[in-house]
Formats: sequence, C-alpha cells, structure tokens
Amino acid sequence: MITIYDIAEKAGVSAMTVSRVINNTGRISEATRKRIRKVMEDLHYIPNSMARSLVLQKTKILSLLITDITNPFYTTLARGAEDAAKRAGYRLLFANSDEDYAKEKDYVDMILSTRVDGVLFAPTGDQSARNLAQLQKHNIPFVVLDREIPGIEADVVLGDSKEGARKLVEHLIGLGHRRIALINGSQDVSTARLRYTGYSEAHLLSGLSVNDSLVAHLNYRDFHDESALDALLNLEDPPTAIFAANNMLAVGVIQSLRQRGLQVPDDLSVVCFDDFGPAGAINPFLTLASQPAYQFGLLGMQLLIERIEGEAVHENRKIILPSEMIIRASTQALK
Amino acid sequence: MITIYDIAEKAGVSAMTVSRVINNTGRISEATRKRIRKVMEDLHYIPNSMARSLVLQKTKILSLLITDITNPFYTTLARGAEDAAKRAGYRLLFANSDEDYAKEKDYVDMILSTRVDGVLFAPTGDQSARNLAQLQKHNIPFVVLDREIPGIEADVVLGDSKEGARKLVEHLIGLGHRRIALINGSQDVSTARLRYTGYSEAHLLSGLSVNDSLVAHLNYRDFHDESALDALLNLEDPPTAIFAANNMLAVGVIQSLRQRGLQVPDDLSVVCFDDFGPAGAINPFLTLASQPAYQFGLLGMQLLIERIEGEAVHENRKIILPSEMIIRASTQALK
DNA sequence: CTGTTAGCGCCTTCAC
DNA sequence: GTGAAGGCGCTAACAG
Repeated sequence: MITIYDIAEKAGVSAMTVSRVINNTGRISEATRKRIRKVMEDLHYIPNSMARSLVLQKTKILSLLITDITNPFYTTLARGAEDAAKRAGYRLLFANSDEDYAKEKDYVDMILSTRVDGVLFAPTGDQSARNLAQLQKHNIPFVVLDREIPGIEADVVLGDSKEGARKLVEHLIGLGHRRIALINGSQDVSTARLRYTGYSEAHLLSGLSVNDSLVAHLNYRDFHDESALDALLNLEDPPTAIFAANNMLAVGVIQSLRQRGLQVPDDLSVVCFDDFGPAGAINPFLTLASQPAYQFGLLGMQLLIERIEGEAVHENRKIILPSEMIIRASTQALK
Repeated sequence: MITIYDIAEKAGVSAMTVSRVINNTGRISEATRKRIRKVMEDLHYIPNSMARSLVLQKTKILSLLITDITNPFYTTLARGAEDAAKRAGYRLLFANSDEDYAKEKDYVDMILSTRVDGVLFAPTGDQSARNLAQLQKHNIPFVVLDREIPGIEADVVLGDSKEGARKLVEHLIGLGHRRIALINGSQDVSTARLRYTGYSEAHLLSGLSVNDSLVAHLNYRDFHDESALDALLNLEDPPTAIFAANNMLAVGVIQSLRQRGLQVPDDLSVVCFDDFGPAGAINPFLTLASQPAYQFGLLGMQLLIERIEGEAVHENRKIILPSEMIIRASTQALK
C-alpha cells in the first residue's frame, strides 16, 4: 500500500507537505503542489480514510438503519438519505433490522464499533429506546425516522399517522361502511397507536362507536398470521371494509382475501398507509395515504448532518410530513 | 473515548492483555480474563474498529454497489447480500449508482479510500470496466453481478438473459403475435444485448425475421423518452406486443400506453424481465421472466467472502441463475 | 512555505 | 501467562 511517505519521498518533501496538499490546508507553493499532485497520480495514491478517521476522530460515515429494505417506503426513503449524504460527502453504512429488535441491537453494536459520525434511525418500536440510549451513551448523534420513541429526546421526522388514518376511515364511512376492521401493526410502534387513534376519531366524529373486536395487531413487516383475518371474517357481523395499517399488511390482506374467494372492492373495500413505489405504478389499485418517503430520508439526513456539523446546538426538531389520500379502485360504496 | 488502556489500567494489567481478551488469542488466566471482562462492561467499552482496521490492514467492510435501489430486483438482491454479509461478520457500505457511470466512479473512489475488503459490484454497463480495473489495480477483490463486463476477469453471478428473452418472445409468438417490439436497455449492457439475442433467436426459430425498426434502446432505469414508443406506435404496421427488457421499462411502457388510450393486453400484449417484489403481489399482472434476485445477492456475497477469506485461489467462477417465465394477464392471443 | 514530533487505538513481535 | 516496544497511515501543534 502506498502512503503519504512514499509520495513525500518521491517528491522530495515531507509527509506533512503532502498531507497539506491532500487537504488543501496551509500555504503551499504552486510548484511543489503541482509536483506532489503529479507524484500522487503517477503512483495512483488514494488516502487511507481509516488512518485519517483515527486521528481526526470522525469517520465521515453515517449509518442508515431501516426496518425493511423490501418495503418501497423504505427504499425510497433510503434514496433520499443517500442523496443527502452523498451531497455532503458522507459514506453510508447500511443496516436493515427486519422489524426485529435483536437484529437492530446487533446493528447498533456494529455502528458503535464503527464509530460512525451519526445514525439515521428508523426504529422497530418502543423497545428501540434501549438501542437509542446506547447511542446516546456513546455520544453518537442520531435522527429518528417515522416512529416516535417515548422517552427519547432527538430530532425526529414523522408522518401524520393519526390524520392520515382518520381521512382514510372517513372515506370509508362516507362510502357507507360501518363495520371497518383495522389490521394494525404492533401496539408498541407509535405509528400503529396513532393509526388506531385516527381510526377511532373518524368513528367518533361520525357518531359511530369503535368495536375493538374489529381491530387486530400484527407485525408491519408481514402477514404470516392469517388467523386474525379469519377471526374477522368469521364474526357474526363481519367487516365490509379493512384498513391495513401499512402497505405490506395490505398486500397480505388482499392476497388472503382472494384466496378465500373474496374480491376487493366488491366484497370488501381495503385501504392502507404508504404507496408502492414504481412497482405499484402499473396497476394503481389501493386507496391509500401516501407519505413522502423520499422527503423522510432527505430531510432526516439533512437534520442529522446539521446536528453533526452545525455549531449551534438547537432544540430538538420535530418535522411532521403530511400524507396525501389517494382514492383508487380498492374502495367502493357499500351496496 | 475509552480505550484498551483505560481498561488495562482499571484492571491492573497491560493493554496487551486486554487486547488478547478481546480477540480470544493467547493464553490468559481465567481470573484476569474475568476481571478484564468485568471492567469492559462497567466502562461500556467498545473496540474501535478503525484503529483495528489500520493495524490489521483489513476493515471487515464490504461494499454493495447496485444500480437502482428503487428497483425491487435490486432491493431483494440487497437483502440477500445483507444476509450473507451479516452472517460472516461483515459490515456493508452502501452505494447506488443510478445507472450512471459518473456516480459509479464517485462511489469507486469512496470505496477505494475506505479500504473495504471487497465489493459486490452490479455494474452500470461495459464502461464499468474502467471502474473495475481501478479496483483490480488496488487489489480489492470483487464479484460482478447481473451484467458481464467484457475484458474483466472475475467471479460473476448472472441471469440467463438470452434464454429468458427467448421464452418470453416465443410465448408471444405462440399467441399469434408477429410484430413484437423490443424496448431494450442500453446496448452497452450485456443483459440488453443478450435479451436482444434471445428476442432474435425466438424469431428465427419460428421462421420469422427480425425487424429492427421494432427495436428501441433506452435506459434500464427509466422511461423518460417516450419518443421511442411513439415511433413504434406510428409505424405503418405497429407492433401488437411489446417486450420490455426490464421491469422499470415495463412500468413506463404500460403507463404510456394507457395515456394514449391503449389497453394491455387488449390492444397490445406486454412482457418483461424481472418481477416486482411484494409491491407487485397485489395485482400480479405482467407476464414476465422472474429472476431469483435474493440468490443473486446471497451467492454473490458468498463468492466474494470466499475470495477474501479462502486460502485456495481458484479459477474465476461464473454462476448462471435461471429465470422462470410466469404467465399472467398482460398477454393474450392476437385477435 | 515547509519540516519535526507526537499520538489517534490497536495489534504483532519479541521478551520475560 | 503477561508486558514493552514499535508501527499501521495520517494530521495537529509547534518550529523554523
């Protein structure tokens, strides 16, 4: 491996001068600068960022921790995060928790040992508080994405889950639906709680009461547990519409309904949170609350970088990004 | 920051002994081992992987370079790569080239300065040869994914583009289509060339001739240039079917067709390469050649790690993963 | 404008 | 079983 000493020797200067040329610091005569540049090119020299990190005590690496790289919401978010990071000269260490606390913890350890400069952290749920506290203990700045964690003070970029949920359910109520099921995420995820709140509010505002036997709690990431859906369908008064709390759950719900010979929206209307990215553009089908995923990543990363580089230590910021209801073919008026 | 010296001092030993405990090397008495472990926990010590990388001359970081993080094929691939990397204790540095050579080059520089132990490299196209040569020059092992690069000797994991394309086009021919357009990727991408070859072979094997005015070359990543489609539709004898060379192009094609008031498959049949992941599972619509994306990532990463850790320097390996044709609603017999 | 010294946190080598 | 010395590649601080 070739080092600044190799360059220095060949250029007849000291390593320090080479370092200065690399970092454009200090005053260097144009002549020696050129000479050094030339030697660096001839020798295909590339600075060793590890060595540099060691002395500077910063790595120029940020970590992006998301919960499901298979979910278009998070991939679009990742795209936003990447753009912002690249623009500011940061590298991205990738981590995917799979909505799994243990995996998240593993990755936090990895993040800690890597001494990243900061973490863009989409938590799995409230239990992530322990992992976030771990980061705090080691003074690693982070920004929390998508889900608010009780007891954690930090910059955070959120969607408006309650409002989005309320609008979706009001849409269903407006179509005449009265028995609306909620297939929700786990109760220890803030978005799931808020979506439930929005769901309730929509009922109450319309003078309807909430029937908790119509509410099921699963995992945002997949839908292996079909018993919840079975229970709903076997109710004396089965639902005529289903609100799936996110896009992945909606996929599972619709597939399961079809397997049971039920058609959407003829037999049941279905709505959900989050869109499906380019892949969903072929046959846009689901009525849903679309969140600006790219903005989540971009703004979150910008906040993080400001935190890291900014002089002023300001208050924690909380950005709430609105969602937009898009009405499509998965909902229809109750017959 | 707390270091092995802090631990050593508090435990009444030398730093070296602490290092030995961390790495489970050498013989240490159980008593001191326990004492040191205790101190490490009390002080929340986490080894500094940068310092370690510097002396060991290896980082335990691999880079995953893909061309489109928005494409479900690559996200699923990334998931496979992540699993394999995590299992082997490697961290993943993320890079997304956007099918853009310049961005790819930027990321290669980043990769080089990070001194990653290896790169899982999905190239943008033939021009990536320069970037790969760059890695070779610096002795960074890599495995090439999805697209073969002329002149580059390396382990490579590919799909069977020619075969998949042939089957898709034969399917269309079997349905009675005779004027089949190909909306292809750029000609300097091996998969695009092979998909063209498969397209041609299907014609020839059926005794049909290829009409090159039915073939357009775009960019795999998106479909901003609708003039190609316009040209096809304005032909004296317009096509009755379209083979889009990948999933993203298919999305663009279908959207554009609909904007022009044309229905799939009533007015034109459409087929493509690569499936749409979970998002596409709601309304599986397109007849396509599905590739085992997860396997691309998993196997590619395994090859890479073997290369890095394996003693034996074996020949270059070339894995070709078959694709599976899935017939769905986007194709129908010519009326 | 350029060089010297010291040290970032860790591990290899050689002693004891 | 354990420790001391030296160095991985780089830069901050101080000299000149």
